[in-house]
Amino acid sequence: MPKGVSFAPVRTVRAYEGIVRQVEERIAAGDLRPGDRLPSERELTTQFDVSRSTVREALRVLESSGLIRSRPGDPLGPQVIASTASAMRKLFARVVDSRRLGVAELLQFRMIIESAAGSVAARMASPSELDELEQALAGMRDAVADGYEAFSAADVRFHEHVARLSGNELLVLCLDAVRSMVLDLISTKLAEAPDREALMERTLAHHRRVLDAMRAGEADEVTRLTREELHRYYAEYVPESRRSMVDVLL
Amino acid sequence: MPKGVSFAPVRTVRAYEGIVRQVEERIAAGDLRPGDRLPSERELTTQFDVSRSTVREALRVLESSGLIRSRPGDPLGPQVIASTASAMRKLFARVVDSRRLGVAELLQFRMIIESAAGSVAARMASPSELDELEQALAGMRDAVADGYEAFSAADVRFHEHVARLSGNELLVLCLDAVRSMVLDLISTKLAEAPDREALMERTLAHHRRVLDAMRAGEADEVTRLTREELHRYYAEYVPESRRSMVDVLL
DNA sequence: TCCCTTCAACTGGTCTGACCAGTAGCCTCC
DNA sequence: GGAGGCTACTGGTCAGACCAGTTGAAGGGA
Repeated sequence: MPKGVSFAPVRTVRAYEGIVRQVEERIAAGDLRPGDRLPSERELTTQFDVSRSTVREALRVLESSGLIRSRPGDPLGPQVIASTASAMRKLFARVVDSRRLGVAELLQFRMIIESAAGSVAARMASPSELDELEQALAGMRDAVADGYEAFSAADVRFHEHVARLSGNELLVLCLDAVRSMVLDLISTKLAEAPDREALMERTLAHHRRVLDAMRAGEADEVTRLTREELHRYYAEYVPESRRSMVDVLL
Repeated sequence: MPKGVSFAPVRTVRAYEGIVRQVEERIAAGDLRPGDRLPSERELTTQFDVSRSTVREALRVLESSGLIRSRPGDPLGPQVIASTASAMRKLFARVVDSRRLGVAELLQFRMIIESAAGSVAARMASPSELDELEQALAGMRDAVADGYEAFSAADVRFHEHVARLSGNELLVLCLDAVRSMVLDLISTKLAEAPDREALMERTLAHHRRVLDAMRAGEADEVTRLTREELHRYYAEYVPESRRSMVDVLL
C-alpha cells in the first residue's frame, strides 16, 4: 500500500441497529409523538424487509430505553411513549435493584436534590412563577376533600412544579425518577398510614412555609424545610441500621 | 369480592427480562468483570432453558446499554465490557442529547450532588477513611510531575473517593455519569487551558482545604468549598446567558 | 331493542430449525 | 518450517409455527 494512504476501520452495522436508528430519528424529529402507534411487528417485517426476529430485537432495545411499549394482543401495535422521564425511571429502577439499593440511599438522594431544587427555585423564580406555585398549593387544599389519593397526586404536582422552577431539566428528571422509586419501595406500607387527615393538614402547612420562604428568597430555609419534611415523611421506612444516612442531612 | 380485600396488579415479566436481570446482577456483584466472557448464545440457551431468540433479545438489550459486546465468530463468546457505571453514563448521555441539555444544567447538577456528597462524607467518614483520602491527595501531588493527564486522572480518583465515602452508591454513580458528561462537553476546550502548572497547584491547595474541613467535621464548609471550586473550574464554559444557573449556587 | 355470549382475526411472546458469513486453531502439504 | 486449506465453532438472519391474550363484531336470547 502506498505510504500515507490509510483507511478507517469499518464497523459492520447490524440490521436491528438500522431499525432502532430510524425509529429514534422519527421520534426526535417529532414525526412520532407519545401516544402514536407503530405498525405491528409483522407489518414492520415487510416495511423494513427483514425477519420478525430482527424487528423484535430492535423493539426490545427501544423498549428497554423507554421509548416504546408493547403489549400482547393490542391491535393498534406498539405504542410510542417517548417520555425521557420514563427512560430515566427505568434506568434508576435497574440500577437500584441490580445494586440492591434501598430506601436509605434513595431517600438521601432525594433529600439532597429536592432541597437543592427548591433552593435554586427560591433564588431564580419570578413572582409570577411563584403565583403559579400558589395555585398548585391551592389545588392541594382543594384535593383534601377528594381523599388521600387525590391529595397525593396534587402533592406530587406541587413538587414537580418546584423542580421545574429550578430551570434544570436534569434535576426534574432525576427527581421524578427517584421520587417514583421511593414510592414504589414503600407503597405497600404507606397505604396503611394512620390519621391521613392530620397528615394532609401537616403537609399543607409545611408547603405553605416553603412557599413563604421562597417568596422571601430564603434559599437556605427552603433547603432546611424540604429536607426536614421529607425526613419526617419517609425516615421511618429506612431500616434502623441505615437511619444515619438520612439523619445526617438535617 | 369481600369488601376490603384488594389485590395488587401483576406485571407479566418476559423471559428475556429475567436474563437481562440476572446478567446485570452478576455484573453488579462483581462475578462478571470487564473482559470476562459469557457462554455462547447456544450455550446460554440450555443454561436459561429458553430459545435462542429469547437469549438474543436479552443480549441485544445488554449490548445497547453498553454492558456487553458480541462479535460474530468469536469462539470465546460475548464479552463483558463495562460496569453499571458505564451503563449509567450511556443513559445520561442519551438523556442529555435528546433533551438538548448543556453544560449549564450538568454543571449545576454536579455542583449540587458533589458538594452534598462531600458534606455527607464529612459527617460520616471515620478517621481511617479520611486517611485513605489523604493518600489520594498525596497521589495527586505525586502526579504533578507526570504531567497534566496523570494529574487529572488522580484528581478524578480523589473525587471518586470522596463520593464513595458518602456511602451512597446512587450518588457515586450519578456523580460519575455527570462528571464524565461535563468533561465530554468541554474536553476540546479544556485541553488548551493555559498555565496548567498554576492550575494544578491551585487544585491541590483547594483539595487540602476540603480535606481539612472534613477532618474538622465542617460539613457546610465542605459544601461551600466544593461548589466554589467547581464553579471556578468550569463556569467559564457555561454560555453567558445561562451563567446564573451556576452562579446561584455560590 | 338491548344485552350478553361467542367467535374470528388480530396482537405479541416464544420456540424450532435452518442457513450464511465470519473467526480461530489445527492439520495437512509443499 | 511456513503457507495453505479444513473444520468446528461463533453470531446474524431468516422462515414458519404455536400459544395466550386482546379486541370488536356477529349472532343469539331476553
